[in-house]
Amino acid sequence: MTNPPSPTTAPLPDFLPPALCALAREQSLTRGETLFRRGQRPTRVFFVAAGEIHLLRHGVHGQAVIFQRSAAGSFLAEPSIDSPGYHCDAVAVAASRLRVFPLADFRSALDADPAFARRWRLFLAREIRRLRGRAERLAMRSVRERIVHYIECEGEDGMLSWSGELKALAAELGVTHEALYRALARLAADGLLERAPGCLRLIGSGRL
Amino acid sequence: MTNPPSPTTAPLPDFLPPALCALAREQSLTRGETLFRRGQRPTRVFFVAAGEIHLLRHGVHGQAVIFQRSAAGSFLAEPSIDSPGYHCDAVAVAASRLRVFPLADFRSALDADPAFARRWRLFLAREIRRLRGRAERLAMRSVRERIVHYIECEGEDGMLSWSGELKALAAELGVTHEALYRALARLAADGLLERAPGCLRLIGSGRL
DNA sequence: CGTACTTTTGAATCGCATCAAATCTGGTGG
DNA sequence: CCACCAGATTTGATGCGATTCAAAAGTACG
Repeated sequence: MTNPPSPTTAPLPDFLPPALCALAREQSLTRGETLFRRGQRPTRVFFVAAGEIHLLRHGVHGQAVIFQRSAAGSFLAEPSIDSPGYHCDAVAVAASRLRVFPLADFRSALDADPAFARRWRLFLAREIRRLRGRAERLAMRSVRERIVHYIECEGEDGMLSWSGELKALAAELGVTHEALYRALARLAADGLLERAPGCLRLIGSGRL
Repeated sequence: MTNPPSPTTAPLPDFLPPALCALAREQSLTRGETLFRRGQRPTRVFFVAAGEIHLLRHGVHGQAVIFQRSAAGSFLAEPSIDSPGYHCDAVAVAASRLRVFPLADFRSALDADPAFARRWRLFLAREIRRLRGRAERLAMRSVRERIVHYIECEGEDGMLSWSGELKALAAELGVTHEALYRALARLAADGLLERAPGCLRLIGSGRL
């Protein structure tokens, strides 16, 4: 948070056709505002530039069942690009800014522009890869395992650049920050991890 | 395992163009066999018809770091469809049967056939949705929460048809089967869940 | 009936969440 | 420059819930 009032801002991916980008308009949401509701026919594609949107349903007891938390940088409801109806509600849990594309134009750009379609597929496929890794990691029992897995998967050759706060890393790993601190300290004490500002590196006795 | 030797078999999705399917050949892998290695240029697209393939890298200590476990019914390495090189190794952890498509033909079918491209995007997007829900669920602390979330997300209106074994459900939820049995028993005892063969239903006092 | 498996229950242990508090840090204003 | 505040970071103590190991009961199948 070095910027005065605005939260993290994410730019649009670079592979969107300029003609499509030109059709995008801006939309702002206040905290708590609803973007769309389950069952509505999708007519737009959203990109979260800032803030956070939750996709959720209401369970049988009325409680919120969160499907997905989309922070800045995500496209929202890609599934709906080719779907007849939203499968859940979308609510801003923080003041948010969106880029909004007309769905029909987004679809026809994908149909008409093979290069864009290819990049879009690549984009989706990368997301799948990241999510599969994340799910694999979250199924691990211990914090230590998750840390190692994260560095191996998301880092380069056992080295992870991590500019943000460790609390955010803890959230990504699905553990409390206290548990993360302790596990990092023990990994370092065991000589398996090197900690430097903005960087975590696994120590391999024998590099494979 | 009711079938004598063959494990679960999954059919190809129905939306693959017949011309493309005609180009597919079969491949069998024995347990432990390697399908491809990291860095190799992808030349084929794989569909796992039976068995299970693990995508993994070797960590700095030589241990296997599993990115993804792909059971029957998954396409393998979709990310690589538009990538210059595999990002990990693929190893069969059980005897497996694959349908193998030439990558170039798969790609050009996607480029040339907008209907197929649309279905493929939908396929990827559904996968993303499922995985996001799964990750959200795996980040939950208690088994009880995970069960409820799973039924709400994957079931219909608080009711989940589950034909397989509960052990498989436990694996999906990322907990031991003992923990799952106990949590189900307590949910039922608390009057929040109804158990029937092949079916789990949440009891909502007030249906919302 | 016997085997192999799932389902279920029991008891002991361990790791993480939780609550609490101390330290450190960067930024603000007097 | 220092006092002060808000936040991240770190350490401590405690309890709970899941894992683990173990074993019994139920079930499908030959």
